[in-house]
Amino acid sequence: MEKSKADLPPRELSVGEVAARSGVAVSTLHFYETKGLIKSMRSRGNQRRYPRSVLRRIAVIKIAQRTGIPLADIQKALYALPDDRQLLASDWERLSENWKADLNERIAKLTALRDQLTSCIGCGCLSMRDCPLRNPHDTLSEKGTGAYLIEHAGE
Amino acid sequence: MEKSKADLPPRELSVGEVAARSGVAVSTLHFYETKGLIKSMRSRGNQRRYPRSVLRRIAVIKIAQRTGIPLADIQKALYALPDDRQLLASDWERLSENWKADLNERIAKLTALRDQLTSCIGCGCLSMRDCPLRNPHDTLSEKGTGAYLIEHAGE
DNA sequence: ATAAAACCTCAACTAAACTTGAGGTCAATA
DNA sequence: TATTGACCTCAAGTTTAGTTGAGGTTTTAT
Repeated sequence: MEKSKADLPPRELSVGEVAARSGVAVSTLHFYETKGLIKSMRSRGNQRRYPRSVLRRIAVIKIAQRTGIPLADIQKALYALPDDRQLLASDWERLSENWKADLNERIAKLTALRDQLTSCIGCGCLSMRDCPLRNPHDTLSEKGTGAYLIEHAGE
Repeated sequence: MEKSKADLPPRELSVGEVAARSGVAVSTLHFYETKGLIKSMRSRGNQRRYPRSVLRRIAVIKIAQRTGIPLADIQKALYALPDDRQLLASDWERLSENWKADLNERIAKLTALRDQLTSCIGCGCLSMRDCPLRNPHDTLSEKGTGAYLIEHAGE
């Protein structure tokens, strides 16, 4: 049987190998480590050695980043997981559900903005004063929830 | 008639007034000025004086920022416009059409990501190796155009 | 006329997410 | 064995979008 092959403990990866396979720079891996996003064992000579599961972890980090989640938040989310085991499907499910909610919010916000932009063009809105989109009381804060309209700065 | 009233040249605004009306900090107005996004005249005592049209300009800047356009790009777009006149409907139309295109791209990208996230959850994707979403050849670069899928880092 | 509020400039600081470089060590190869 | 490439640490630099503060001047209100 292929027992001997199957049982070879999967070799650990050097930082360069991880960089090559994951597509992130070595310096970024160092950086992620300082931020607590990933961890490493060290070789006798103090060089970083990673279990292959780090690749999945990095993939998850990248996905989360694409959704717009800041690294600090990603770190918090990953921190809960023991770093010595693979991310399980259940972990991923939990994480991605959260991030998806975030993403949906962001999408909704941008979509609303686009629609406002569209009607604003239609109505010559920025000539202002009588723009039907007027809604000065919506805040501009990035975190605002409701639909939010172009405000006209009192002009 | 209200001639005397109507003909009063609209008073220029101080930086504090602009800040109050536009909702951006005085320091931000200074900053925008250094970046060439807005301009000011000076009073005898060297204090900034703005035409009321600056408010519209700032409104446009804020809208553009919300769409995710970096200030440098906003500057370039506004630079074409003489800063001593109001943004006309036609200016606005041109600008917002461009920005809308950008916005649509961003929305499309995020939407694709969300959908991938969804199917990824459905298929237990992050357990990887057989994920139907696999599409390693798409780059991750922010500027990528095509639909772009979760790549699996060679795991 | 005088005090307070608003304004001025310039330099330095902040935060996020990295990158670059200096000075030195480790490991794979000829 | 020796050299080269990969690695190490730590400090400093980069970009974006501002904010903060020091030290000084102008405007406004009393």
